[in-house]
Amino acid sequence: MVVTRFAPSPTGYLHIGGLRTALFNWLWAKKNGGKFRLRIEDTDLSRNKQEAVEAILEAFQWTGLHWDDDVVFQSDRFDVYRKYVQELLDKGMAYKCYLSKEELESIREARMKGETPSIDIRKYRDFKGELDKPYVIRFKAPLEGKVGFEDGVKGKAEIDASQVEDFVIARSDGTPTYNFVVVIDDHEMGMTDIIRGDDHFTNTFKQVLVYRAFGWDVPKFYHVPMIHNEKGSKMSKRDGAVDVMEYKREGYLPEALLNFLVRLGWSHGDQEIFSIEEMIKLFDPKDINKAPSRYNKEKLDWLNQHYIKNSPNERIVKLLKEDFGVDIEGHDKKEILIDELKERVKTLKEMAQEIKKILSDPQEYNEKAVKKFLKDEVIANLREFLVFLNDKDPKTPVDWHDVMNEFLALKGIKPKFLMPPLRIAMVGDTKGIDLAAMLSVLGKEEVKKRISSLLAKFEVF
RNA sequence: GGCCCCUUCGUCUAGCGGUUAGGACACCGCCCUUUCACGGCGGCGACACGGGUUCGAGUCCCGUAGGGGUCACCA
Repeated sequence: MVVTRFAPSPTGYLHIGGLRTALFNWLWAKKNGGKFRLRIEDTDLSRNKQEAVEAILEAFQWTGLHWDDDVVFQSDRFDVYRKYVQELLDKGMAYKCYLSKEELESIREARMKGETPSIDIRKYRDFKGELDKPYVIRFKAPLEGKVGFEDGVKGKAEIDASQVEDFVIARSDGTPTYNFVVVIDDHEMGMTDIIRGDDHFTNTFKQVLVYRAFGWDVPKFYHVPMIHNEKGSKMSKRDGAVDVMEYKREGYLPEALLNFLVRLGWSHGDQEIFSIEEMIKLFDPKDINKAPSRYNKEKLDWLNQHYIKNSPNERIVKLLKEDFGVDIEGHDKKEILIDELKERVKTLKEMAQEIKKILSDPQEYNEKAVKKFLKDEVIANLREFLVFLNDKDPKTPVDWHDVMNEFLALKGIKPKFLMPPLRIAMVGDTKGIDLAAMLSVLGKEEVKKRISSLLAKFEVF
């Protein structure tokens, strides 16, 4: 059985790049009828935040990527890790290292400058005694030979084992570190396929060595290229919109985000729109690209609009109420409103704003529009239309359409001497949903009220 | 800097030795239309560069350039 996982560290919200790798893993598990598991990598006690765990789970909830079995917390498993560390120690495959923070710092600096450090990081590798100093436990990486693995995206990966340093597997406070516990857990949780970010690529060599040390089977790895920001560099908080939940707040539908993400670094011919079912059916990590891709908001917006257009009105009304505080559940013309808005809005947030604009009295009249369309004779038309309305009873957009045309024919005037001014009277501008629909939504009394308000402001006696 | 990876329109990508290099987003134009959109039609626009291999190269090989990842008692 295929078993995949997503293993975030709880240091903040769920990152959009993280969501994509989670999605890939989830899809692959679903496609193979396997399991997708969630593990919280919280071995660094000093950096964990409980809110972060909740934020991550909330994001999973929103996107509908459900995990199988219980969430595993590494902080619950320290005893297990300790046992394995001891095993390596006993076998002479790991050792206590007494190098001080300062010594380590000097090694690090030298390496970054490209120089050979004056202190050997393997200094205590063959040290037999015990020192009365704090120590970390390091893994004994081989001094010669090769380490490699078959990467499902990049192909064969192999380096000289000597390139792998004796990395720390347990801190001086006894807590185990990432490159060690990852292997323990992936093995014990039965992981078969690991799809993760490219930033883990070099870690994989270390991890392969740990698998080897315990004699365990190495799972299949797939390293997916990073998502860059619109400028082409690594995405950071500064780029904005990296928190998955931010998309909910901005009015994006989860399926739009997922569709957007699945096409970043993966494709299936020319297809752009993928339902969740199609993704599951078509996804295959062998089709993942090797090059990093860029975040592209326009495409996301387009997809979001597509999914909004194809969502049932009922769902939209519900989301508008729950997430944007716009309640039109009781409005008798809500279907017309939503149908009209669906076509011209990119996000739910935008839709909420448009609804508010239509349903409330115009705050101001657009100066340019007023100047262009509200000539004196036109204002007179509005006055007459107001009267004309008295013995009419239009309800539907078609009714309103007929009433306007009747008036136009009666007066022998062109549409532009009535329609644009009417729009201005209704919402203060000449843009917006279909006029007849707008009037229908507002209802005769409200329409008359708004015409009167406009007349009161602009009519010259 | 060491090690590793990557490189097709502005962006996401198709391509798997022989294509007028295809699609999508964005942009521009036309049509539809009382407005704005939606929709339809059309346009702009790419194989990073240099060498090979081959009858033939976006596709294979080698360099160069550019980009990225990583080098923690973070994950």
